[in-house]
Amino acid sequence: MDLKDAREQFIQAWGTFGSAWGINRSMAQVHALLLISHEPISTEDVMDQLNISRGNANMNLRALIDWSLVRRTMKSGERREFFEAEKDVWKVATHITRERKKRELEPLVRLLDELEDVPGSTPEAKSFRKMTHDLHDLTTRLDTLLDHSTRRDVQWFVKAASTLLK
Amino acid sequence: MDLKDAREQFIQAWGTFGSAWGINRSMAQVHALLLISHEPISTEDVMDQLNISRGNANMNLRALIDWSLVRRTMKSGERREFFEAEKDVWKVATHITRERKKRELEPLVRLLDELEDVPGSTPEAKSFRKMTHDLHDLTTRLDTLLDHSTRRDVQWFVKAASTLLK
DNA sequence: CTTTTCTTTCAATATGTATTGAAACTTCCA
DNA sequence: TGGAAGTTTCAATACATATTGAAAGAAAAG
Repeated sequence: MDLKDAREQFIQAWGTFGSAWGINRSMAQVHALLLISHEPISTEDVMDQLNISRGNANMNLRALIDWSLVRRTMKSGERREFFEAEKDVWKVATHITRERKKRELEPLVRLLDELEDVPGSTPEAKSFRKMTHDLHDLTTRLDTLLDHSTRRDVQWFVKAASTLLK
Repeated sequence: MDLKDAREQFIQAWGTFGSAWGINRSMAQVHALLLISHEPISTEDVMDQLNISRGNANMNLRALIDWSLVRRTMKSGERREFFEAEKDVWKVATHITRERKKRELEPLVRLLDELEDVPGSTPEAKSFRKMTHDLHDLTTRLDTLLDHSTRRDVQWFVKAASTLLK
């Protein structure tokens, strides 16, 4: 397989992988393109290489910056902006994890915390409390685990992992 | 907050959480409903409580069975089928993890494995190989970690966690 | 065998989300 | 200050996916 095809395949796969996990396809594809570019590229490059509109490219580049996965850079003598992805895969994983934890896990943990003390002594009420309690426990552990793992703190991670599995 | 509202909130939240992670809303809601029901319920119950069509209910119940999150049960003297969710949250997490690993992580690992040895000595080719290699490494570690963690094998999990973070 | 009850399928349709592209906006330079 | 070059916004639209509901299929009962 030549480089051109391989790049194409990678971009498609990253897009598919992203959308299976609730990240929009274009955002993932823009990210993929930046990951495998050896130097910063412009909005125009993104549009051309992925065949997407200016608006789409702009919107997703900004989203990626918001997620700390991409930086704006300037080339001297150039008016337009260039974009460059974080290339350290550990950092990439960390940033993605942190964002998603914040956006989707934390709100769930907060809700479960409230729902644990709904009143009632019927079997339905008891069943409900048990489930919300158990889920609250699990999600909190996961939250803590991710919290520390995103700090690359091995000791903490392993310790938290043990706790999670106790 | 009374039980009725709490149940409603939980079902909505689980649905939202699911769809943020690429699991369809109805499937997550059906799952939520089963999780907080103290006894097995019928397709009719699911339709009524979630206001969804028979086809939708049937389809998602089967999907949940496919994921090993729900079992069919029979009530003596009853013609129709009843459904019951796995209530052990650890098992729930395990089953979900295992399914998604199989469906989405493994194919990516396989592709990255191939892409690592694309030929060429240009900066683009080198950059590409480095990225696919690094991602292959990370995803493989994650794959291994999940593999063992879903077996509730603490020793392995912690060991794998250390390796992941080395 | 016929009817009743329940389950499954799937083409049609609805719904939610992503994408476009042109206009508005901003910044830089002559 | 005018205009060129680039960026951002957002209403309109396209697209993908989920959902419906009626019809076909299966299984048990009469």
